[in-house]
Amino acid sequence: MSNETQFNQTLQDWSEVYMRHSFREFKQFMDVNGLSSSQVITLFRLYHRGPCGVSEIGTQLGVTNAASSQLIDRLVVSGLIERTEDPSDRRAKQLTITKKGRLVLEQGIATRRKWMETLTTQLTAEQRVTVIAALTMLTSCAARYGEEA
Amino acid sequence: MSNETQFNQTLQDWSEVYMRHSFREFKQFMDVNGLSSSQVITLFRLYHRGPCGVSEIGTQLGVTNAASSQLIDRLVVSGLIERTEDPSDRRAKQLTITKKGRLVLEQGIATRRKWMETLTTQLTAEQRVTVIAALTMLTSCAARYGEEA
DNA sequence: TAATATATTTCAGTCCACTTAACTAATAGA
DNA sequence: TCTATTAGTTAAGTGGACTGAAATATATTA
Repeated sequence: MSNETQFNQTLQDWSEVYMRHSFREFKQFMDVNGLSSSQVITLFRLYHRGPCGVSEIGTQLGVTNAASSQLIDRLVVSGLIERTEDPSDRRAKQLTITKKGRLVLEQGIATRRKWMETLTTQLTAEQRVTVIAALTMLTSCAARYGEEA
Repeated sequence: MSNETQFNQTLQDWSEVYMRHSFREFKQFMDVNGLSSSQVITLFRLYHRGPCGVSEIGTQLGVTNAASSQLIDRLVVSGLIERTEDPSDRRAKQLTITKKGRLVLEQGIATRRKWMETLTTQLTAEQRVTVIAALTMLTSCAARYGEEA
């Protein structure tokens, strides 16, 4: 098997494992917190890239502004984001994630990390070094490539 | 920074990157295929662990059998699973993923793999070896630990 | 065999995410 | 200034995913 083929096969295998687990975990995360997938994506958007307006959320989700407005309203009501008037354009709103919203997301991330920790309890110190090296590379690849979308 | 701390921090960073990306990707997968998260989990269950009955799906999803039955009916109507009488107990149904259902899932997995391939286009051959080693370890950890849930 | 338990379905009703269409308010341009 | 555009909300209606309760059919057991 060529290196290239082996590389792709490895990604394939890991992708299947990860998909299978992630979907279950994500559904549970949404159920526990009473959030839809659109709401989670919105929270991540605000968490990672800072405040924006209602239409921008709609565009990212691929839904109408009406849908976006309603979805956001539910997040505001549940205290996960804040909706204020944009001082530079009073037609627009500024959406900001609240402390509570951050906490919810960070708990989700922590759950995932715990899964990986559980996964790796059997590794030797040496194997952990390999995992650290690989995931560090992948994380910085993502920082360079994965952010435009 | 101790090795243990560094290991956890690495998992934390990767988890955040992966969560952020995955939620977007999963929503798109569901939208494109017109599937709910419950339906995707059901398909994965049948794909990976073979046929089972309606109640077992409901239990896994944490919903009532009524909900499970309805959800399954939509999957049957869309041709992704098959519902036949269990010959050993005629009260029960046997749910099996169809060829079409397999294809849908495999396309989802392929999309994820492509994302990782894109991510890693900048790696050197040597770095790829490290990534292969790490992901292979993680995949087999998951095979041992991650399946009970 | 009669009573009970199990597997699934059907029904009525709720909630949420989405749509289109109509609306308000503010900005930008001739 | 008058008009068109832009940002967002509101209203009415659709469909999916859920619930509890009732119904059906089969299996188990006393």
